[in-house]
Amino acid sequence: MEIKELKHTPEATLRRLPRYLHLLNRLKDEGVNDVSSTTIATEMGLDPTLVRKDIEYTEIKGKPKTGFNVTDLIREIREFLNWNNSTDAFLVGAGSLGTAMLGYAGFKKYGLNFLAAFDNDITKIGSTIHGVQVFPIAKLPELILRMHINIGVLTVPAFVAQNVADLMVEGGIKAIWNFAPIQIKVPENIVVENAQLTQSLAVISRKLRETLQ
Amino acid sequence: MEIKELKHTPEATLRRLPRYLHLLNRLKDEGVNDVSSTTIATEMGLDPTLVRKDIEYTEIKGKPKTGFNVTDLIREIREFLNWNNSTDAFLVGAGSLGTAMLGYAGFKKYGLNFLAAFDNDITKIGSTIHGVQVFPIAKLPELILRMHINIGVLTVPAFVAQNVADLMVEGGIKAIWNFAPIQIKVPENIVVENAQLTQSLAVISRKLRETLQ
DNA sequence: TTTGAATAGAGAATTTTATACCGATAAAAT
DNA sequence: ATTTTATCGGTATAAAATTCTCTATTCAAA
Repeated sequence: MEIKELKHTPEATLRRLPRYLHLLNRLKDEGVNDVSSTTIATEMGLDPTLVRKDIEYTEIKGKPKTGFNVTDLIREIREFLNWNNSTDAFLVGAGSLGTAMLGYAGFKKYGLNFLAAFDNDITKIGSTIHGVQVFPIAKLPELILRMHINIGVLTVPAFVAQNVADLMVEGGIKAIWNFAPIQIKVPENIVVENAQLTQSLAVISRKLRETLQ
Repeated sequence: MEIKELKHTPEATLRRLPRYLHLLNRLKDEGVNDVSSTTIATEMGLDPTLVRKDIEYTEIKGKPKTGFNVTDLIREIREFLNWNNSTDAFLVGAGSLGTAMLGYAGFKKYGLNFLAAFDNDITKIGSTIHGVQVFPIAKLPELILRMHINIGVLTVPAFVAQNVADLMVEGGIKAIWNFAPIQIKVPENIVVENAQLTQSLAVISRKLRETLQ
């Protein structure tokens, strides 16, 4: 008996897929029906084979001479990333970044739906930010459990991040999107994606330095 | 005659360095003097050799048995990323994300200083957001040139991103930190760092899917 | 119908990145 | 003073990611 394994996808590939999507959506708007890996590669400054290998993960088939159907490709990449299904998430830390994220309607397009927010600021608890109600952090574990929430978004200051992460784990969270500038410790079966802006800033800072010297 | 080359640094290393910094700053606050690559690796769930190789890029030297001096290591990593020097930047697009970034005082710690903001919204032009004055986008090239700005931060909607990028290039920008969900085209000597949240979301979305199935 | 051009897809080769190993060395323990 | 231990830093190996090469296929043009 054979179990079909989900082949592990390199993180670099995962980071490129949304960028392909941006391009594909633009092409679709422009009325383009088919696109080749060569075209995508040229647009994005990548190698055509690399683009093809990335697309291969989605298991969509292309056709020689014409390439890939734009609409199909968009659908398959979104399917691959599970962006066709809505995933409920809790956001903890309704500060400026947290508020900005709650206000970003675009997340709906990527299947992310903020069901509730959490904070310990009494002036915020009970209020509604961009249509999302704010609860006290103490309620976090119970509500994660009750509502079967898989993704927790961590937009709190560093010094409370570990505490909140622990509460998320207690409630049975499956993945934490961590914006706090600290390495949180969680059981190894839990997915942690670190999304500190400093990572990206480091890349541009260093590359700039390398080019200027 | 030998020219000392700036060895190219892998992007994965660059993304890890700020995470080391977060940990190191915490350790310094706790009064820790020295730290080994083993300790860092354990804290962050990485391989000790990988940590040592990453640190090697900064050219700091460690000592057997004790490891690295925390203060020195912080300084050298910051130096490597050019975060000890202040770099002036322009931000274009004073929407919610742009405003949030202007308000994030933390960037000063990373050497990033917003000297001016740009937008075409007449209600914003002339106003001051978090202490940064807003100018019309038409002034962008002239001011980049005049003030020798190296970094442009692009927080505009996708449909104007290419136009603004062109203006930045016209002014002689060296690097663009692109938050717009579109692939911008610039001459190849210009550094572009794409910082779309969707990239990070793709990573967590897919990893979650891989673990749940 | 035939020919030519473009491209997917498979696999090989290469390059890059990460890990394993080991001798030298510094600090701590004996 | 000697031994033990932890760790660096260099080298070797392994794994992963990217690029190259080639063949078969599709479409379009002659």
